Amino acid sequence: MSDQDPAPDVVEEGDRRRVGPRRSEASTKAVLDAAFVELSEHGWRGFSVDRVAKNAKASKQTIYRWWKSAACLAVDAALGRLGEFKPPPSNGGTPADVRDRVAALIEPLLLAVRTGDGAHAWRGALLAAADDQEAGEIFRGWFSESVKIPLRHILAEQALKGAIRRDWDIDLATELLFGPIWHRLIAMRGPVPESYSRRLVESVLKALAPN
Amino acid sequence: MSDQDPAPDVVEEGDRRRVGPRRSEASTKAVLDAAFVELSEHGWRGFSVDRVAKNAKASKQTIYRWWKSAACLAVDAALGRLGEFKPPPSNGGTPADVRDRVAALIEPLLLAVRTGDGAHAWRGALLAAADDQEAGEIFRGWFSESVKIPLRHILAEQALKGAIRRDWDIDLATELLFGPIWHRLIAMRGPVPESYSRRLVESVLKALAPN
DNA sequence: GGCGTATCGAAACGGATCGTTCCACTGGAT
DNA sequence: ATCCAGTGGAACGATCCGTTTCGATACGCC
Repeated sequence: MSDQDPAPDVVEEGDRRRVGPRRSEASTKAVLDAAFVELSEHGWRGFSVDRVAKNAKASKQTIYRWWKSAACLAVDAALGRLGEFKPPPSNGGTPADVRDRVAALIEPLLLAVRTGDGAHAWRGALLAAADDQEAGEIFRGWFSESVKIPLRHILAEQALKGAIRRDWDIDLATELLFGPIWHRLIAMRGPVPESYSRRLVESVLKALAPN
Repeated sequence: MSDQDPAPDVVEEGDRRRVGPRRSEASTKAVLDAAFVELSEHGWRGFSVDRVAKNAKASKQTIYRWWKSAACLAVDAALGRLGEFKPPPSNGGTPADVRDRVAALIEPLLLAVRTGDGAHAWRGALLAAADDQEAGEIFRGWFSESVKIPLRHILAEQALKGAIRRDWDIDLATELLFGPIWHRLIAMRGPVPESYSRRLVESVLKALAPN
């Protein structure tokens, strides 16, 4: 999760002479779950820390102790659930198709959005990330690590093989790949159909193809 | 702007036997301007109708009289400024290049975002449109009318000429065209460079090209 | 001109949320 | 046993919400 405290984080690396109880894992999970529900039900602007605290049977002090702002909590609540949608690791021998490898970068998000109230909650979390400086950095950190860097590797490899143009741009590539998802999810409030990722990947690879 | 009242809007079409003062144009403009500034300075979640009223020297009653919610006001404040960035109409004889015609659909928005605090205000307005049902419909109404329908005409024409694939999809096309802008503006909080629209249009047309 | 009506700015309402602070209690390490 | 960070609970003053009330003002109608 997101530990961003200066003083008490002497705990972290140093871990020196720590006394007293550790951070309660149960409470952390309860808060994240309640925040996720809160996002689903009230959106970002209606997101109430008071309600999250009440529903999680947690103290607001505890919440502000571990998350810098409501926005950081909202982003954390959404990102934390993304682990459940990770695709199974490709089984050794057969190197997957490029399309499948690129699709695997967006599939977890699409699955999360399609699951239950995922669309509402994720929309709220993205709005939080856009609205708040710190929350935005948490989101962009995740995005860079989980999407941009892997995508760069894949595309660099394809560029070497001549499958995409040599002057490809990682920023344009990520925008073409994820922008349409934001458009659907945020601007249009529309569903993300089953076959969406395939069509999207095809379009992006085509846009990046050599002349 | 957005008149959505049921009862008093007998005024609108019928215009029958209207008595009493009309809606104050000065107050309307003052509120929209104040809302734009408020969005720039406090984002969407921090958007305060109280502050807008105070800065516009208007009454909250007046604001809620003409806008259904704070979100509708926010969206209206951003959309209202878009008229200033309309491109000059193409001068008669020379039919513009396809790329130019498509670029003309996104240029007003890009200009607005690059002007002053436009990026912050527009980000806020988009968040408002995403967060609120009614505000979203206002935004999508504008988007459909000003972007989707014109784009559909252009692409249908191109499809007839064989310049783009015959099974083109207007939704995918709009997503590929505008999604990247939302990605920059909302998710990345990054700038929108000068040459952006050209690169974007090229990529989209390429993605839609026949096999 | 006078009347009726619609809009206006200003102020106040009760309720909710904010972020912070105090308190008493708990549980792990020393 | 002692220490102390973490926790839940409750309160703080401030702000914002959406609504209501009030008096003043502009406009059409007679």
